[in-house]
Amino acid sequence: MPDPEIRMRKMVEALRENQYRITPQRLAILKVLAESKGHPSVESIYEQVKTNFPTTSLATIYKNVAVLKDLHQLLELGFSDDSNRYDGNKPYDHPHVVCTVCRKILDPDISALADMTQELTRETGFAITRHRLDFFGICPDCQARQ
Amino acid sequence: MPDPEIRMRKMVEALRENQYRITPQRLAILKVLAESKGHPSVESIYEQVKTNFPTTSLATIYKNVAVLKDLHQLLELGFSDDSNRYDGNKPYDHPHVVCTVCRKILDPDISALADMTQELTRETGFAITRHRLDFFGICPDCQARQ
DNA sequence: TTTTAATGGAAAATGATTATCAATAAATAG
DNA sequence: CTATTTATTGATAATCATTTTCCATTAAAA
Repeated sequence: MPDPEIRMRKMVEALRENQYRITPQRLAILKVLAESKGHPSVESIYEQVKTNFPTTSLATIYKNVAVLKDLHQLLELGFSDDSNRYDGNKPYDHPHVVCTVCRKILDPDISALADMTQELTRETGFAITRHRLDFFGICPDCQARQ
Repeated sequence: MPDPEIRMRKMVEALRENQYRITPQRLAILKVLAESKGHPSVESIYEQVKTNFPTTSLATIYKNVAVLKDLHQLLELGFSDDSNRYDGNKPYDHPHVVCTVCRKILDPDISALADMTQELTRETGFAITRHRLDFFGICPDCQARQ
């Protein structure tokens, strides 16, 4: 079973467990989230869902994203100068690389992180609970285009 | 000479070099920025400057912060759910620890970072130009209060 | 069939930041 | 030291796009 399908089932399960109803629009949103690699915005989810359900409302996307976030099935990446982006595949803290040209966001495979939180706790006395690690640059595609 | 004074001179120098006028309000803002440890917001700078210059306008703080940012004398930390915070002491990318209770922001001494960008470049093919690394938790003061 | 959550469409809120402009004062040359 | 120029200040109004709210209609669940 492909990864996106596993994620969809997991999310549907979370919805059912919490007495949320399974609507076609909801499933379409889950599908987009489970299949997206670039961390879509609400607007982008909206555009994709509309290809199958042309009457879908933007408000519906917002409401469903909020539900999934509450159920911890969605990681929200807020940007002060851009709209929020969502990660439905790894709904837990992890580093991201952000292309400053095409705005796509990817998950790097990175190892050197685990120690960092420990070092910080020792260094600062903070009880670290979460992190947000963004690296900005130009992706291979956009480099090639220039 | 204490660190804050060195920073103030550096910032005044940058202003002069770029034909900006040295006003008392401007100096008061630089002083707050050079002496602050917790990465103040515009509002916080405003409150502090007003103790010496009660007629200072919030707009003046905004305008001066923008000037200093342009001159690369100030690091701006934007938050999607909170107002911007400013670092006048280390106006270049570096990790931060953010207290989720009192909202203070500190600079940890951390070593394990240098490699990360290299590993990312190799891993993703991105040409990394900058980063934003925030660790969230509860500071020692707020832990003690609970 | 009944209950009530979810949807769709539009309007409203949000609140930090930016723009405006008359009044003030820093810089500089004579 | 004085005059001139023009950047800066202060007070307020305007902006901005995203996100939230509203409510009548629709449809999922049992």
